[in-house]
Amino acid sequence: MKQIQGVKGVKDILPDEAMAWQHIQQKARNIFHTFGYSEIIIPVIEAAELFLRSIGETTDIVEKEMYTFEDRDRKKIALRPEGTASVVRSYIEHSLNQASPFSKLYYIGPMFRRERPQAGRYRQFYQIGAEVFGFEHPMIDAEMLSMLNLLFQSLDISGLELQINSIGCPNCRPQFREALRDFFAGRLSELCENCQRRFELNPLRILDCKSSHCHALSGEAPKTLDYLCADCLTHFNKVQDSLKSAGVPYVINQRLVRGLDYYTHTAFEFVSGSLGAQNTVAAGGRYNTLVEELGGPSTPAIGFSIGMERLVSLFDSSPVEKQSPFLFIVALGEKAQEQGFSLINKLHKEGISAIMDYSNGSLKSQMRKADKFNAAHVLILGEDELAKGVVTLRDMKNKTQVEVPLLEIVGKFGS
RNA sequence: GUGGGCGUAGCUCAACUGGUUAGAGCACUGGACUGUGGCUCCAGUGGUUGGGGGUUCAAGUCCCCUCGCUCACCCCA
Repeated sequence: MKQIQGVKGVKDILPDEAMAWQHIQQKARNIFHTFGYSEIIIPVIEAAELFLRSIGETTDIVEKEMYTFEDRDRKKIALRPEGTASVVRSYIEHSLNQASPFSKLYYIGPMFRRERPQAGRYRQFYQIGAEVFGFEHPMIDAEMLSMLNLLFQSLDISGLELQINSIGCPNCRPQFREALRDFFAGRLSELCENCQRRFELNPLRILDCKSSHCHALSGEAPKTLDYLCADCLTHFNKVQDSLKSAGVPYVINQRLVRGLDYYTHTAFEFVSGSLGAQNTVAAGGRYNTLVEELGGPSTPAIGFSIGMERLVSLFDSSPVEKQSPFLFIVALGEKAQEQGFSLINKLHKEGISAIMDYSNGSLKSQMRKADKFNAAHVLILGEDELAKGVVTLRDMKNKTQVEVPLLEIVGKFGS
């Protein structure tokens, strides 16, 4: 029979790795909560149009990477390629701006993009993201970066560099774009093929081209920070002051531009030196115009998202404790199995972690399994025990064992 | 979408220029130890060599096709 395999670019997170995921997500939730964020659970499917309007119709994500299908009522549905658009949609749809003066929200879940898989890139990938609505002040930018910094620290992840930049606002970005165009117009032939295309579509992206020649060339190009309007410059400087005050190390990367259309002002990335080509672990920025563009009230906002798989691959999971059962019930013979079964039911009702070997194998083989599962204690129920109305309780670590009356077992561990 | 690398047991890998029945370690199961785990020793289970076709007396090995994995480009978390 033909084997059915998982879909390309989609992977199973097996129990060992899932424990690391749980650990990371728990840490993230705790830190988000201390910063006053609440979880929002958003759907995996959305009207496709939401992403056309937020991410931008000409971005690769929308043009060729989005999973879309037509529903039975002929509406175009998309599997979400990112989380921000959904959170913004929800924020508007439920008038969260009315319910609360500001909102701090986070989400954890899978995203979908039909790209060619490679290291750190999957077709179904998980993001941990957060958004803040209703604050324009640069201190919230810094606070958010500080939160991420703390999260990475608490996970003992080192070697990350925080890069920041300001990509301006609708007032000043057009001038910068023009200046870039002017600069590259005379050197079009020197640019790589891709950048010649970028020149037309989005000249900002020439700045982060990996080709060494384009890279060198754009070193001479106009700098985004030189073209910021007064407001943008003040904002950017204040973000830096606040980062210093919070003790968050950073570098300015004037080549940092974001791929999604909706960003304004602050843009940032946490970059790792040890991840391969896809080295951005977390990225985000401010998007002060998006809420309004999607039909909501004019609301400043900022957000980020973390690539879960990339974060996991930097995470050393060896200190994470494996889950092992407290009790392992070994039953020898059918009668003992029945006793054991009723015992384990009582234990479970008391919330005591216990597993039972239903194999009816030899004591030796059941003991081996108890060891394999790393159980703290083993309860042995055999003929001798049955006759005496006791169970043998063995401490696996100390290799000591005592007989305990059957009726006292639950009480012994129950408290 | 484009390009490179790689597919042998559950995992990591062997198999000289094509040459007997494709091996080893780990893991798994059992035994030595008839009711006591880890260590040791012994034995056993496990393979359509990713799949299909071709060349040859003979293919894991050579050729073609195909599928899958992987890395990179594009793009992005």
